[in-house]
Amino acid sequence: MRTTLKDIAKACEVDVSTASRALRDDPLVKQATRDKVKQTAKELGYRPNLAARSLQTGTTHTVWLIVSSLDSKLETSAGESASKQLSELQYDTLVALHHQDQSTVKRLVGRLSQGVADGAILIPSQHTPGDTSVQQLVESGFPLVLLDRAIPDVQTITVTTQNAKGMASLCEHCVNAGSEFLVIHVDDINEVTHTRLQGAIKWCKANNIAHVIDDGNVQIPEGIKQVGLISNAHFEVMKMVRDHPSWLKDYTLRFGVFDGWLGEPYPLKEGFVCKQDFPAMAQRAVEELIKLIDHPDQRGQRKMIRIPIREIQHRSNHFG
Amino acid sequence: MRTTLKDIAKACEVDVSTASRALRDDPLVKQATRDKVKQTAKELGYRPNLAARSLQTGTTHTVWLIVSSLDSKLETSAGESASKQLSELQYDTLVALHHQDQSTVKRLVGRLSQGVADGAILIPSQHTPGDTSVQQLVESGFPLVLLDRAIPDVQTITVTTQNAKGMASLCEHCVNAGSEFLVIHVDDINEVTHTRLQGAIKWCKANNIAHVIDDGNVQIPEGIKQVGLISNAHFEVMKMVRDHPSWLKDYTLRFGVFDGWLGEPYPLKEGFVCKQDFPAMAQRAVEELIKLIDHPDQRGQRKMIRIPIREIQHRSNHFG
DNA sequence: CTGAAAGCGCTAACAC
DNA sequence: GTGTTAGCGCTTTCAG
Repeated sequence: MRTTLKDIAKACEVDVSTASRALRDDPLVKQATRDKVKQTAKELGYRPNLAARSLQTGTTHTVWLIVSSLDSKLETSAGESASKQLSELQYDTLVALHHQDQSTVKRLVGRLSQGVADGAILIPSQHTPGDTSVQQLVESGFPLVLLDRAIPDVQTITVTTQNAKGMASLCEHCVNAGSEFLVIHVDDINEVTHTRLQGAIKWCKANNIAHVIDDGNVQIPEGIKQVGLISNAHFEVMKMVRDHPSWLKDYTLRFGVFDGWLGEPYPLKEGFVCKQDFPAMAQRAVEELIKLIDHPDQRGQRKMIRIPIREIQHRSNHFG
Repeated sequence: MRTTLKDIAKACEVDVSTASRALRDDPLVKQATRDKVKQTAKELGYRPNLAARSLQTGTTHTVWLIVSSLDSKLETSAGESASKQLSELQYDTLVALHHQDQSTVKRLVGRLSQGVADGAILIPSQHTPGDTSVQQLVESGFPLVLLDRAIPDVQTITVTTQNAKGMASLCEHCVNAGSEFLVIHVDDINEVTHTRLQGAIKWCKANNIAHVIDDGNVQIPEGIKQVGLISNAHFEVMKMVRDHPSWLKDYTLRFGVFDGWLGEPYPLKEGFVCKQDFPAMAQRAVEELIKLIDHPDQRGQRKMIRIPIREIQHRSNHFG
């Protein structure tokens, strides 16, 4: 058997309640008793049972971060930032994965309503949930903050990026660098990608820049020499290049993507990467979550918080 | 207040114990009662309190995966595989981060001894722990499996890769592809890197291949035209190339690295990547963990399990 | 300053 | 089939 408070109390010839107080440094307990209790606790290798404590206090000092997977930088970065920041605040941070599986989302969200955590940050599933588990959780008063995208009908705080502005910035940098024509390829699969696509289009129109939305059948006008490929991600740009091998010979190519470009710009000339400020997003999400945890009266309000882009990074070829 | 068993019992005019049985589909309870209880549980939005259950049963149906961060493929891959596999077995998987911080490792490992999980998988910190918290945990009989590297004096199962063989394979592929001379650069910082370094050296000696260990002062013999750069990772190879810019002109360069190469081989000619089988490692770790959980008598035995390399991947330049 | 006692919500003997 | 009872390990009034 693991040693319990009872064991310590017995060993010290005090009551369990005294032992309990002593271990939490209650000043009501005489210094001598406190020392003695702590001493024997150490000797017996005492570890308080968290289930029992949680049952009594109703809190866990634990926060869950629920994400779909660990392969996007947003997810891993959020995990690391939140974990670091919350540990300063004496919370344990636990990351749970739902694998884009709706029933798993439901199960994990359900756990939250079973007292496993004091609050949670959720990066919602790509596919709009058909169920209302998250909505119910929030309505029950559980402190939840959404990261990256909102969920319809869920009345809570969402922390996201200035997606439209970021995309516009990518277009602008390509044009300033010399691109005369932009090919915009953004799979419009969710709220975030939608905002980005619109951001790019609006900027082009506002600034009168020749452009085309990639529908798989792109024609680049005569006379164009420099083309910018605007997209969500590295792999989408590379797909465009593979689908149109002639572009590499015919044009000077630049890319504009979100978040990351792996390795050299090669075979493109150069490019720009819109770096979201993941740590700032996570930090803000944590701050808001803590507020919700500490102030039950502030729950139940829908709010969007847009964190500014961290930087537009220029990527050029180091080796010629 | 959240609805409890008591509320349901009252509503159904039965005892809490009956309600408890009914909800767990105990066949001893009359079908009619079972239905009624379940029905009102649903209506009242009943969610069993897991702390209370855990306090009673001593189990949590939860497994922790403790890792340093989320930026290596091993860590994220382990997280995803373990989470998927364990959810089939009705376990919740929670990932906790220790940020290479010794006190955080200690805190998290400490949590395990407080009943937060039924078992855990740990990827140990880079720096050898000066403390004995893990050792104590294992000695207390807690089911723990180590992933990637062992910890001295900890009597439990470790699942790792055939590191020596992988490194030898990289050397072999470079040589077969034409490299006449190998520069081996492996920072010898832990058990894993040590094994790899030795693996490379032994293979070169056994096969009589000219090579040098990079000590920052490498001389490549006269007459050599094709050089292989063997290292742990992409960034280390790129560092070598940056430190010796002349190599790009003087030699045909190949790389041999573990796990991943980002983007094109450029500016090198081509290279080889030793892909560890992270999913297989995680899967095996999970299997062993489940065994330990289910069979308390099998705990306390030190064992190394080496999972074969998944493949040696050839990376060549797509664009010329 | 410390002890006695109640109770958090649930499960599991043991009765009837 | 169902109720009674005890108890998991801890915190927290309330007495004294």
